[in-house]
Amino acid sequence: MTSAEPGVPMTPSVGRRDSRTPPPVWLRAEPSRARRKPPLTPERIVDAAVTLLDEHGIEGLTMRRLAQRLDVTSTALYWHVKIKDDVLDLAVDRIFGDVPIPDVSDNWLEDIRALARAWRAAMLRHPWAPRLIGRPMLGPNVLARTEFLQSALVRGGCRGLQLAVATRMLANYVIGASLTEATWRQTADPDARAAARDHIAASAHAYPTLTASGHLDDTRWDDDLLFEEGLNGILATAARTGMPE
Amino acid sequence: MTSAEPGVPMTPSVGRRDSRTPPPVWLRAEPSRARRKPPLTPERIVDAAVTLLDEHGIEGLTMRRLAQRLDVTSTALYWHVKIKDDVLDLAVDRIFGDVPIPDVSDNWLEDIRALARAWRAAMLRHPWAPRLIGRPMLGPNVLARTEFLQSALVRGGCRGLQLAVATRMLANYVIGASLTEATWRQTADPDARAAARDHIAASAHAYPTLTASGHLDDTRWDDDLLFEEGLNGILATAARTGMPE
DNA sequence: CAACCAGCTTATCGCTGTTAAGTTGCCTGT
DNA sequence: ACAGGCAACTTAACAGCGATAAGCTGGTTG
Repeated sequence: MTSAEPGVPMTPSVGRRDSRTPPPVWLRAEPSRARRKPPLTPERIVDAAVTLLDEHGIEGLTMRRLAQRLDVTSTALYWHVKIKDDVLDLAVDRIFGDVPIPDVSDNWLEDIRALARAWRAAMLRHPWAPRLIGRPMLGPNVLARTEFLQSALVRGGCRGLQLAVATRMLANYVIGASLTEATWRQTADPDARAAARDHIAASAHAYPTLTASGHLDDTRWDDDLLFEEGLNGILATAARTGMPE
Repeated sequence: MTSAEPGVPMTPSVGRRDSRTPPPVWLRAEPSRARRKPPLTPERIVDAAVTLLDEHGIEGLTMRRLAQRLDVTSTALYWHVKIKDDVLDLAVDRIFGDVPIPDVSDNWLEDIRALARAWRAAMLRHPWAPRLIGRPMLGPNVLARTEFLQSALVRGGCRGLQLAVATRMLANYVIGASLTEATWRQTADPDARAAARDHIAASAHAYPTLTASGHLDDTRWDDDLLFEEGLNGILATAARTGMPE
């Protein structure tokens, strides 16, 4: 291992450094082998994309900025990715990878609840994600979560039509809730929120019920509580149609 | 009416047409008053935007194309609209204007069902719409529908927390369902659908339940049926928490 | 030592949203 | 009847976008 191998010249041009000889390693601009910048991979691209999305939102992600952050020209990205949408699709699936798949317990209802909670939490941690759902979601992480969800329903006794209904109901509810909440949160500016409330209050005669119920008043009910209650309702339905024998 | 009015010069430069006099009306390129192109209004802009969105999808809508269709330069639009997002917001609210508000019957459950159906139908008629919901929806049409929805729930006996929960549950379900279905429909290419199914079938070992239930098999269950059943489930919850007592 | 080619860069394209400044023609005050 | 003003447009221009084509480069292989 340590001794000289054939083909590897132990050549001593010792002391002799003419113009043809490269400068000593230490002075070389790019060390020939060590300390080179890490190679570009789809994984690294998606990582950078996610942080960029977190920082600057959906329209803050451009191929050029993404490349800059990876210390590369934008066109280099196109070697690893076909079009920009690929990056977005991968980013969404990456987010779903953060949704932990709960351990299978003997309480299928609780399993589903845990998944739904984690699902929503992941979306709200990355508020740009719900808006990107309007694209085919066939990534491995997404599918794995759906698989768990449906298998839990099967454990609960759901079959055939009822299984399909319950699956969609749950997915649609979680997606809808995340989308609505993320939207509302991204209207971060309190002034804008106040303006929205005033907008309704001003037309109170047109929206009497909304006004009375404080529909846009975020101090009134906790989002987490509302989500949890709604989830309970949906699961109750699933349990009613699934369990009874 | 027919006789000369003050201020309207009956001026006879009869026969005398020098270079200062404009050519006869009939020959004038743009008839001075009649048959002028209709003035640009936000309404006309939104109309054109919606048809453009219907025809070419969300990224088919550009300010230039929109302007071209209205026989105007793109910059003219900016007189009536601040930024492009305004057009999108208005377009979404316009769609909601197509959702008929049902007559108030003595059956609040049926009222809600009717609204939810029409709501989903409108979204699916304009498959780009669900994707744009990730923006504050405060348009008059949107609010009017929400008002009707909530008032129906109040008629059904929902109050306080349960009212808030039921409102969100319904809205989230409809939004989620429309989004999912529109997404799947926009993957119009049957080859792409087949590819998606094969993609799952290929990893059948990883997704046993999904494979068995035919989760992506659109021929298995009717979308309308699934929506209706899910809606029933949610309404059952609302009725259970609202009515009793 | 030559050939190869994965992985990058340089150059460039057509298109985008948006701003600023110039033009037109109707409406109004006098 | 005329001046002025201002609403509603056009022309010109900009920076930035996604994407393609072609050129370079250095490690690997025959």
